[in-house]
Amino acid sequence: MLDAAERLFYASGVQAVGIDAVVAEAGVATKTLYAHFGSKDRLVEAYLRRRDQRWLSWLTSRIDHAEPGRDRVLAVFDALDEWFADPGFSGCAFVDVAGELPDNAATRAVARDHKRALRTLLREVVAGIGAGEPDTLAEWLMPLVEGAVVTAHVEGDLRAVIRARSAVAALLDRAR
Amino acid sequence: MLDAAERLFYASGVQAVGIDAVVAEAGVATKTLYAHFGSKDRLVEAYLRRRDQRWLSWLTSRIDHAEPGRDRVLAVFDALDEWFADPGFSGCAFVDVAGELPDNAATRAVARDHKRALRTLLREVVAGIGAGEPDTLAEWLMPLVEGAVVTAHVEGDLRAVIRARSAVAALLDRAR
DNA sequence: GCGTTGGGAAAACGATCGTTCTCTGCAAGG
DNA sequence: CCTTGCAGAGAACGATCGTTTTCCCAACGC
Repeated sequence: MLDAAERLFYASGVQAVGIDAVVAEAGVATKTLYAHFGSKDRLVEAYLRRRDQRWLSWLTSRIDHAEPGRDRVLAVFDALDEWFADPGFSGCAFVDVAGELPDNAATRAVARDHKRALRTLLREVVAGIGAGEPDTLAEWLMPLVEGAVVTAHVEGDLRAVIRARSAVAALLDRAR
Repeated sequence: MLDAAERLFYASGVQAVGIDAVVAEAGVATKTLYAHFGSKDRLVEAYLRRRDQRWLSWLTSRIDHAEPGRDRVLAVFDALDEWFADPGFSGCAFVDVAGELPDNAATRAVARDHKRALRTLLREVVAGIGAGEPDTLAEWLMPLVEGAVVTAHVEGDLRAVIRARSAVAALLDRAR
């Protein structure tokens, strides 16, 4: 059910997808879905929480496969590059729901937690290269990552990540 | 009518706001709204087009009030800082609708045009300071601007813009 | 073997949505 | 003064939504 919800919600937006569509995609009965999640809001929340975990662990594994040092920072953008090339790419799911449901406290909280976790991850990556002030570099990295995602999504510009990557390289050179 | 539509759509999302709410907020009759715009989709499009113009001219005026040179680049982030402090701030309207209506070609086109216009504006600003390669600097600036907006919106972190600004200053120093 | 449970298919419900229609009043032009 | 037309208020309509309910069948414990 969460697989079906993620496919549909991420591709078309939460409000544009009805419960019936999720039920049909998952191949379960409406009653079963409500027995497990209680309401659409909580299904959305569960979808976001699982995506939070999956996306961050995916990014972490990409970083870990890179050589230690500054390559690990650049690996973040190589991972984004792969992500953008996916035909199913539709921006950051958490930014999407934050824009779609500005008044939903639960989903906004999940989005906020996700971004904080990403920030923490970036801080750890930067701390591992021993260049400049890790906190400062991480704070520079964060908007570059977010900006690359937004630009790739809204403009459909797949090369946005390359430019953000070059900015990071420039900042790393300066901090060395 | 466009004022009412902008207030409601931007604050609560396009899909969460019904036509009735727009009509009530604008103080006009349903018939009048449909006589002018034909459908909700076209009202949304008109709202976005007007916001595109207004937002860009607002940013332009903020830039023009700064001293020529690198202050004009940093003025972009000072303007963002003011924007984020507005209690009605709810992220970039175009990013919001791109996430909310991924399948709506018309609104996606308006969002794409808006981002291209912003990119062009940033290129002009950077070209005016005569440091480094203007195109490269502008391409670095774009994700930093987008990222600051997204971070301020999703995390509610109003200091995000300060950090993005410091990254820009670092990049400007390097390009000097 | 029989009763209980749980899930599938689908109808039903009330609410809300986008859109259209009806009725009314009013203001301008001949 | 009378007519024409536009705009307001709100009912009405068909569609869709989230949610609940009904009915049926298969699998399990006693």
